[in-house]
Amino acid sequence: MNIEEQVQTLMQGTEYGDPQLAKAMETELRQRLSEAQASGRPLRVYAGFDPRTTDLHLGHTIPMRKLRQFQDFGHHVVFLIGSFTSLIGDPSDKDQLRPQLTAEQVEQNAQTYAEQAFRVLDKDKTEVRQNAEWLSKLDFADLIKLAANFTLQQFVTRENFHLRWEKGDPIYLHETFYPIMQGYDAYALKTDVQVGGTDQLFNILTAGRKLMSALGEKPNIGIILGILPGTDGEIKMSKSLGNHIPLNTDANDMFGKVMSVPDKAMGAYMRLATRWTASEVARREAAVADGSLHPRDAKAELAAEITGIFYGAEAATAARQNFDRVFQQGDVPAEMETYKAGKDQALIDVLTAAGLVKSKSEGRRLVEQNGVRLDGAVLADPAAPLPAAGVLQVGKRRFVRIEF
RNA sequence: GGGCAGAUACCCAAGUGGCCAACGGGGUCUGACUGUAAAUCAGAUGGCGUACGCCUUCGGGGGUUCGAAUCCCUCUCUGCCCA
Repeated sequence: MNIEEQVQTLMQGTEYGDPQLAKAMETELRQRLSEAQASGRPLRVYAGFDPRTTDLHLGHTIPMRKLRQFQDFGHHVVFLIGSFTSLIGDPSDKDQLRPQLTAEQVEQNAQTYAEQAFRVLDKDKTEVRQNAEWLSKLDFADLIKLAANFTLQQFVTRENFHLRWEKGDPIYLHETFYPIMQGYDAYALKTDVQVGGTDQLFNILTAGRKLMSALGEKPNIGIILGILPGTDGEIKMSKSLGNHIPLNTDANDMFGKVMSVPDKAMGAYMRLATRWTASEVARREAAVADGSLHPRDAKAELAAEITGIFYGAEAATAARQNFDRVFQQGDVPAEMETYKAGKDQALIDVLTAAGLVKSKSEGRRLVEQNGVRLDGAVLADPAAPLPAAGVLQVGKRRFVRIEF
């Protein structure tokens, strides 16, 4: 792929909050790509990951997706695990008691994290490193020297801190070390490009570049990615907000969850979470805009693409067929669990025992809301036993085949 | 070290002795409708019981009271101001 197309695709989904900065990064990237090509070397690209969570969702994979694009263009990717950070512990989420992890726990989390990451990244082409390797060797004097490159004002005016300052939320002193550590990572790895989310803008562009030049390296280019909205289409995807699409689910669920994303967020999903190049995304958006592609079909393609990344093309196709069958035609899924019910087991007990509802209260609620059906017929009495064997459906998407 | 303010359910955020399982918004769920688990509209959203109801919850612990998320003591954590 020629350099211009690479640039367009690699810059896809980026968000700098400032057109000049975006332009500057794009120009630098173009230059660096040309230089690299001329000298016959790949770019060194890295992104740092914090292995405190092991239950990843789609939002976590956005930087990985970008790294993968670099890999596909033949560049060298470093998957950096923030082991040092995890060992230190970060109390900035004060509600969560977040104990410092032991080296073993970090190791184990890193393992789980990487496993999930390699569903996006090309494992054979990925160099995995941990920043404890160099950060643990720095002493206090080193830190002071590094810190001397920054002023307090730079930190306080940073939006992220500024907002918290205004709100009266705590800003811990050691939080100011994170940008320094991250900048040092970039220096230690001698990278050409660093990938991260908008929350990393300061760390990457201010801290990283500054430290690199201060230490005599060429500053790296920052690829700052936009935020992937959650299934509500508005707010950043996050597990604690409940609007996330988990990775460890199944193909049908992932497909459906992508389908539940509002139309207006499709652009962000296409740009951030798919393998599509800039021109492929543009083609789809144009087709939806001029009416030649139905938004529902565009979204189904999107859902199939994303599901395909994690579960393979075959499973994605099956998930799409299942979706059409269940939601478009109102049919039941081709496959489902079976539950053996007792002859006079009350409906409410079947629901809980078969795992269709979390509690009896929830089950009653759903019955009241006409959300429980047996072979399409609404069941109204939670205390009554099931009249017959058949497919028990709760809401739109929970099914169990009932046998006696 | 001193003074003041604050800690509420998945998230944000009201409530300042009984009408509080706790307003509102977000998220999530259900129904109607549909182009899909889009959009829109309506409802639900701690647990147990068919139900009158009962139990657990408002940072932790202790107390006052017939009765507390609300008052008192104490502990932990946070912000602001002073030193």
